[in-house]
Amino acid sequence: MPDDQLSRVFAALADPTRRDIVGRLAVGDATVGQLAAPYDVTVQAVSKHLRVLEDAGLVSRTRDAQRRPCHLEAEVFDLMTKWIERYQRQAEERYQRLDAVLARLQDDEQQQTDPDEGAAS
Amino acid sequence: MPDDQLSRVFAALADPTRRDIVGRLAVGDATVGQLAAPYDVTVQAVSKHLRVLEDAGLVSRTRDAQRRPCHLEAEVFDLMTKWIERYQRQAEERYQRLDAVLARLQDDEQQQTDPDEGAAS
DNA sequence: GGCCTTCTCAACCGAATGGTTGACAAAGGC
DNA sequence: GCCTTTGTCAACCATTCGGTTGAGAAGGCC
Repeated sequence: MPDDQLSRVFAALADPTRRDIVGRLAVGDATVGQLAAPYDVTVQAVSKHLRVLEDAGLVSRTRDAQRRPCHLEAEVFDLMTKWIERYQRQAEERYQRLDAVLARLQDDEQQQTDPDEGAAS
Repeated sequence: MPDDQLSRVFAALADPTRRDIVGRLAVGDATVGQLAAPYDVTVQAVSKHLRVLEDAGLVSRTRDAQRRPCHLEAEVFDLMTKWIERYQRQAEERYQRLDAVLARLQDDEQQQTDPDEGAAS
């Protein structure tokens, strides 16, 4: 629903049928009819799915007489992978920082408790 | 809407607010109130967003008195990247095959047209 | 025990989604 | 010039989604 491309790409791929279509288009271009054949839905429904994929920039449709061959535009994937990688990396770094902090806390604890414990008991 | 995890993850990230929340959680854990503060929506709305992220496996919520700290589960990203990479790779390979076919066609054409063209004109 | 904070649950609302059917445009095949 | 194929457009329908308000559970604080 939101109109930025990243949202549209994610939303487009949130549907199993559309992901399947993308999978088949990765193998090779295909017409709407060819793409619709395997599914138990009308051609119109598939046409709608293709429109969603097109709006997301994942698919382009050319023209061949009555037919409309669909082509996968794989570059848009980069948009997603970049977004994902950013937070994957951040989360990883954060994990390492956390480990470092925990390690330091443990050191401090030892410095504090070791003498105290020995003196108190 | 579909109940497989991949769909849920993609759908969860199709919303800018939720992507933003993920971005903030990558920096560090946060409570619902803290996460809600920057947005012009009610805490309930953010709570709903967090539920969506949780159902997708992207976020886990623990308990600290009344507060419910949220934690980013970065591993789920792998699910997406794996799916994406698969078709990125396939599309690339297909491109290379296409190039090869085109190159071969050009060779065949030359073998056919070169002698004919010389004889016809 | 009362109060305040934090958060979730439930009901509701308007808009978008995924599907259908029906009509029709566009382009070959006969 | 018709008829069939291929696909889109338009209207409709049920469901989901992102948001709201209102109520209430859970757990400190005084």
